[in-house]
Amino acid sequence: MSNLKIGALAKQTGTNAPTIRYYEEIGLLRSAGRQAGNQRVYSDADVKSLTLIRRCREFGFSIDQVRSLVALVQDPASSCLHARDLAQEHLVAVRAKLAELKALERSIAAFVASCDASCAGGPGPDCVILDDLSKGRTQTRNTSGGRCSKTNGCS
Amino acid sequence: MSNLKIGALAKQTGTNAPTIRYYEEIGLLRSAGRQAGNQRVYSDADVKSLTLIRRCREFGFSIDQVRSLVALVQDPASSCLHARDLAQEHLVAVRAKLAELKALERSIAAFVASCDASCAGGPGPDCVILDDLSKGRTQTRNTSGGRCSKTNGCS
DNA sequence: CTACATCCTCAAGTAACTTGAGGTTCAAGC
DNA sequence: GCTTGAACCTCAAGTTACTTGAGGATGTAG
Repeated sequence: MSNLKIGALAKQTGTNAPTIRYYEEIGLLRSAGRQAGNQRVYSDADVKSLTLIRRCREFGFSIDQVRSLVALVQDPASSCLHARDLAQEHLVAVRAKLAELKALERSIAAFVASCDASCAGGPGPDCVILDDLSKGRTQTRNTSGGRCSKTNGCS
Repeated sequence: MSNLKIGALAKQTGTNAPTIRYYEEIGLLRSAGRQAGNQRVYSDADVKSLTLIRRCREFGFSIDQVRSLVALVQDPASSCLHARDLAQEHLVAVRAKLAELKALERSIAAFVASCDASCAGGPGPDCVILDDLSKGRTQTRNTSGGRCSKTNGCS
């Protein structure tokens, strides 16, 4: 129980201090205990909790979604199956994001490579970037396995 | 030049109409031409442009970053090398995100699997999710400031 | 020619923070 | 013991990137 102050917690979790206070205010992070001089004190459990929160936030889960996850994790009355289902949902979303992100990575990498190969120093607006990056997107907002074919720019 | 109206463009790019108008207002998308009745008309070039914008936005590039990319692409005076460098920067950011996202995916998948295996229906707060998900983070810190809103695929 | 979806503008609202002002508290050095 | 500078506190206001809503004009199918 390493008794951290807010700055240390911030450093360990890659969050900044006002954000931690904000999370406390909106009830995402439990209210921290206080030292004599009214300064917040944190434990290892808080490090874990905040790390989870940040991880999820960085990948686009909304505060409300994270809140429900955190609640599930901490509520002794909750059923594991319920938690599993929620996690499963998140997993589907994460995988969809992964697929799109990979497509973006391939597009940008191809652009950089083609620049290296052909347009070194030349006048560039005809670079293929727009063509490369803006080819047809996988139809819907892609929660359910967007597919990649050679014709839709995914490859 | 398929002469789309805003609703069609919205559908094709997975954006919604007010957002398109907003992008026009802030100068991210060129000012659309108008029909007789003052309604906006779009071309295939706009589909491309907006698709690029959305792709990048969905993965956490800020409006300003996207703006600079779009500007580079469209400015005849820009050098290809400059564009390449910018793209390279984006590539690094995208790859960092990919790594973290994969870690998140593995964690959640492991959690779901362990639920399936062991805690079926049981009382769940001791599920390993917190332990799994909040283990030490890889030191890459959020280069591209992704945020969440309802439209950016954050479901 | 009449519904009814789609479009327009403008204003206000929202999420998730960030920044700033003005004031305490703590730890180190003299 | 005293001071000084970093880190902390609260509260209020600002920012980004949209979203939602009101109130009205336009386009199109039957």
